[in-house]
Parts: sequence; C-alpha cells; structure tokens
Amino acid sequence: MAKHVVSGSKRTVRAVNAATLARLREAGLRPTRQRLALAALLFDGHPHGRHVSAEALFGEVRAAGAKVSLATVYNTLHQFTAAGLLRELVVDPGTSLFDTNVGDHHHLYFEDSGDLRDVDADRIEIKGLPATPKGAEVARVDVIVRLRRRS
Amino acid sequence: MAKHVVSGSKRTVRAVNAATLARLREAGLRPTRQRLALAALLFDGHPHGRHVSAEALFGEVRAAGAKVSLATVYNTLHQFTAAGLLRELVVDPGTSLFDTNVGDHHHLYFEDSGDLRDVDADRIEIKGLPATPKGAEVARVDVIVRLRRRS
DNA sequence: TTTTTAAACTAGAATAATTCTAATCTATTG
DNA sequence: CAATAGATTAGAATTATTCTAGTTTAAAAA
Ligand SMILES: [Mn+2]
Ligand SMILES: [Mn+2]
Ligand SMILES: [Zn+2]
Ligand SMILES: [Zn+2]
Repeated sequence: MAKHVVSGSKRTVRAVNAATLARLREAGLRPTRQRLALAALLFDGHPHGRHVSAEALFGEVRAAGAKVSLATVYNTLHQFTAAGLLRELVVDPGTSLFDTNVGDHHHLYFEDSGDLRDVDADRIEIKGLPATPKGAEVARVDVIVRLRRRS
Repeated sequence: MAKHVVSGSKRTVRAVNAATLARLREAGLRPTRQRLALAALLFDGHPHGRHVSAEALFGEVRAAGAKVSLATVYNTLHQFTAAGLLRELVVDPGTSLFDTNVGDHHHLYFEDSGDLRDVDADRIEIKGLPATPKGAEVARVDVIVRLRRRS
C-alpha cells in the first residue's frame, strides 16, 4: 500500500496512508496531524467498518501516542460526518456512535454484550411503508434489531 | 366515563380516571398524586398516543398546577417504561422520548419539523433479516424513516 | 381511627456527554 | 518566509440525566 510523504510543521515528516489523505482532501479538510491520526484509527485496517464513541476514540488516539484534545475528537467526528465519511447513530440513550460504514445498512444490536453488527440494506426489503409525503424525501432509514438472551 | 374517588392524605379527595387507576394498580405502582397527574397527561384523551420528553412533560405537569419534581418525572417515566406502559425511544442524539404507544410500531420522523408519526408494525413487512442467533430472541425492532424537505 | 412502615417524593448536588469560548497554533498560499 | 484562514486546545459551560439523603405519604397493621 502506497505511502505519501507530507511535510508537517518544522522538520517533522510523517508517512501517511494515501487513501486517508485523499479522503480528507476531497472533503476539503486540511490533513492535520490530529485528523490524520483519527482517520487512521477510524479507517485503516477495518475492512468491515467500525462503530466508535467519541470517548472511546479519544482513548485510542491518546493510547496511540498522539496529542489530540477531546474537543478535537468531537469536532473531527462531526466534520467527518458532515463530509459523508461517517454516520452518526444512537442505539442506547446517552451516547452517539460513529459508524465508518456509510453504505446503506442496518444494525443488529446485542443488548447484553453491547455488540453491534451491520446488516447490508440490499439483503433486506421493507414493504408497506407509507408513501413519502409530497415535498419530502427519505434522508435515511434506520433499522435496529435489538436482541437479548432468550428467556 | 366513570370516575373513582380516592382518599388522599388528610381530607383531600380527588376524582380520578378509573382506567388510569387500574393501570397503576396492575403495574404494582401506588397511585400517588404525582403519578396520577403524570398518567393523566400521558394517557387521557390521546387516542393516537404521544411522544414526550421528560423536560416537556415536566413543563406540562407544572403548567397543570401539580407540584411534581423533575426527579419524579424521570422516576415515573422509567417506572412506567419498566411496567410496559411506555416505551423509550431515541430519534435524535441527546434526548429520550417516551412513547405511550406500546404496541408494535415504527416511526416516521420529519427532521425539519421534529414531528414524529407512528406506523403500525402490522402494515409493514421486513424481509431478509438474518436469522436470530441461537440463544437470542428479538426484544424489539425499531424502524425510523427520516424525512427531510426535498432537494 | 391511629400508628407504623415501606415506598415515593424532593431539592439540590453530582455525573456524563457534549458544546462553547477565546487564546494559541499551523497548513496553505503568495 | 509572511500572512492568514482554518484548526486545535484547555477549561468553562450547558444539557440531559441520575444520585443522595432527608421528608412525606399511601397502605397495612393494630
Ligand atoms: Mn452530534
Ligand atoms: Mn432512561
Ligand atoms: Zn454500522
Ligand atoms: Zn410511537
């Protein structure tokens, strides 16, 4: 996988994933140190996508040694969401999750373990929904199947 | 519609909706002044059900002249939910809504107006969902169709 | 009835998630 | 390199919700 060299401030030079860099550039977002670190955690080496909370990602990025504030984590998650790189999603009251899978899909939520699995939208069919009202359009359909241990 | 007389503390006597009283009794919840006031707002005269936030219900109950604390509103909403009289639901990050319709149904959410409409579950059919894993059961399926003004 | 008691209620403090502010820093452009 | 718009940050603020611990009350017992 090709790496590109990006000149940072001073003499710091870091190798950066080309796809990540392209993603940010296309979104009109400057490839800053913080965004690159967060994008790497979000998008690199997760072929099946991931679901992450702001607090959890903050923990990861700090553990990875990058200096990023919590405010920047929130800013970045919302910017990535606005740019279509992420989707925001709520399965439990209280916290948002950010989903790196921005394709049309739904969720299987295991209430006991907290596990969340994707279900491709093109594998399922929803019949009988009321007609979309005149002047409105469907922004998104969210299906969450909540599972618990049997009886 | 029949009213029952309930003896309150001291010499206070209030007329109370019989169905509301029965609902609380069946749930094993004492019909306190506060619960009766909240139940009246939630269940009386809303044939099509309602979706309400804790803060909004708190405003209503105070406007109705009842002295009820916000803590009691939260306690009561959660007790009613545990008793199956309400369902908790999140359409937007940040706040829970409590739904007086506890039948199997889904939602149409108008992002611009904040309006939320029920869609009976038996009018819709969802095909292609993965088989429920062994040892698990479906606790609930939530479908939220998010609508916005066209183009 | 009155008494007793567990349950319920409450104000206010505490917590959790998120957003805001205003000062500092930096990626980009000229 | 210098200028600058955009980005980052610490910490304060806000919002939704929960907790604490003292008070009240509905229901049961006497
Ligand atoms: Mn958000
Ligand atoms: Mn809740
Ligand atoms: Zn997903
Ligand atoms: Zn509903």
